[in-house]
Amino acid sequence: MAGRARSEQGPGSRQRLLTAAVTMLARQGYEATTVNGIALEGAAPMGSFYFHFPGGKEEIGVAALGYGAQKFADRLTEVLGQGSSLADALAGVAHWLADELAASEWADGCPIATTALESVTCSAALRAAAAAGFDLWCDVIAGRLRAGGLPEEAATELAINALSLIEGAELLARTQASPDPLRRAAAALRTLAAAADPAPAR
Amino acid sequence: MAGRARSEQGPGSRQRLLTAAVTMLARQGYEATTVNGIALEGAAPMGSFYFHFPGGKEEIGVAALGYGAQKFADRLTEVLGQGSSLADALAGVAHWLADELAASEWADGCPIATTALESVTCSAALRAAAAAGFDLWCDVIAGRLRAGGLPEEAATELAINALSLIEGAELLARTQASPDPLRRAAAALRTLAAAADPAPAR
DNA sequence: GTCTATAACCCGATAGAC
DNA sequence: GTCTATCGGGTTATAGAC
Repeated sequence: MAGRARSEQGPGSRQRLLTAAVTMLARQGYEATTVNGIALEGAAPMGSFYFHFPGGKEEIGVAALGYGAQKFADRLTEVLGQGSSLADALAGVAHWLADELAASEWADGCPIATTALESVTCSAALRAAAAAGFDLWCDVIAGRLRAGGLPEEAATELAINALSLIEGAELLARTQASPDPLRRAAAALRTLAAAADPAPAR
Repeated sequence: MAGRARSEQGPGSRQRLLTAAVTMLARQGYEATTVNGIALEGAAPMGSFYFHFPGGKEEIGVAALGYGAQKFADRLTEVLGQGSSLADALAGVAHWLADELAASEWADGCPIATTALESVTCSAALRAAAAAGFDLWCDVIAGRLRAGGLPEEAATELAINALSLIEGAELLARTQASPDPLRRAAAALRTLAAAADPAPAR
C-alpha cells in the first residue's frame, strides 16, 4: 500500500526531494533553483519528481517553504527556551544565527526570505506559503514572550519587530559576509525587550 | 564625440537600459530578470545592450545596484532631513516606505535586497555591489544621527540596526501584502532612538 | 513507483550588415 | 552606435517502457 512505513531504509524519494529543495531555496532562492538540480541532489530521476509533485516546480516550492518553516520553527522554539529572560532569549536567537550562518560561510540562509522576495511578482501560491511561514515564526516568538509575562498586544508587536530585525540583519550579514549586523541586532533586541517589559522578573 | 550632452532629447539608450534594470531588479530580483526583458523595457535592441554592457547581465546588474543605491540614498537623505527629532526622522523613513510600497501594491521593493540574497552563492561582483549599497545607506543614516547629536559609535550602531529593521520589515510587508510590519517598525525605531539618545534635545 | 529519452521553449550571448 | 538573425545550451515538463 502506498505510504506504508518501510523499515531499515533511508527516507523515500519524496522526502529526499523535499529536503533537497529546502536546502537549495535557502542557499540560492527559487529562480536559481532548477527542477533538474533538485532531482539530482535528491538522487531521484525526473519521473519520480513529477510523480510526487505533479504541479512541478511551484508545487515543490510551496511544499519546501512549508517544510522548511516548520523545521526552523522547531529549532527556534528550542533556542528561545534557553534564555532565562526575554532579552536573553531574543538575543540568543541572533547570536545562534550568526554562528550558524558563519559556519556555512553565509551560504545557507533563511529557508523563506529569498523565495519570498522573488515570489511577490511571480507566484501567489509561493507568496502565500512564505507569508504562512513568517506567521508561524511570529507565533512561536510571541508565545515565548507571553510565557515570559508580556501581555498579548505587547508580545505580538515585539515578536513582529524581532523577526523583522533578525531577517534584516541576516540580509546584511550574508551580503557583507560579516556577523556584525546580527551581533548588533542582539543588542537592539535587548533594548526592545527592556522597553516592552518594564518589570523583567523573568 | 561619444558622451556629449544632446539637447532636446530623452536619455540615451545606456541610461534607459540602466533605469529599466533598476526597476526590474527591485521588482523581481536578478534571476527572474532577463537581458531580453531589460532591452525591451529600455527600448533598445540587443546590439545596443552588449555595446554598452559588454560584460553582459552581470555587468548591468552591478551597475544597476550602484545606480539604484545612489538614487535611494538621495531620497533617504531628503526624508531623514524632515524629522525634527531623531525618532521622528527614523520613524518617518518607515512610514514613507510603507506608503510607497503600498502604492505599487508591494511590487516595487528595495533595489538591492532581492539581488543581494540571490548573489551570495552566485556572483562575488554582485554581492560586493550590494554590500557597497547597504554601506552607503548606513553612512547616510549615521550622518543624520551624528548631526542630531549622537556620538560616533552610537550613531553607527543605531544606523545598522535601523537599516536591518527597515529591510526586514519590508520583507515581511511585501510578503504579507500589509503595511503593518513597517508601521510597527516605526514604533520600534522610536524606542531604539530614545535608548541611544538619553537627551533628545534635537 | 521508477526510469530514460526527448519535446518545446527561452536564455544569454554573438555575428555581421549598416 | 544600432539593428536583426541566429547559435548553442539549459529549462520545465512530458511520453512511454518497465
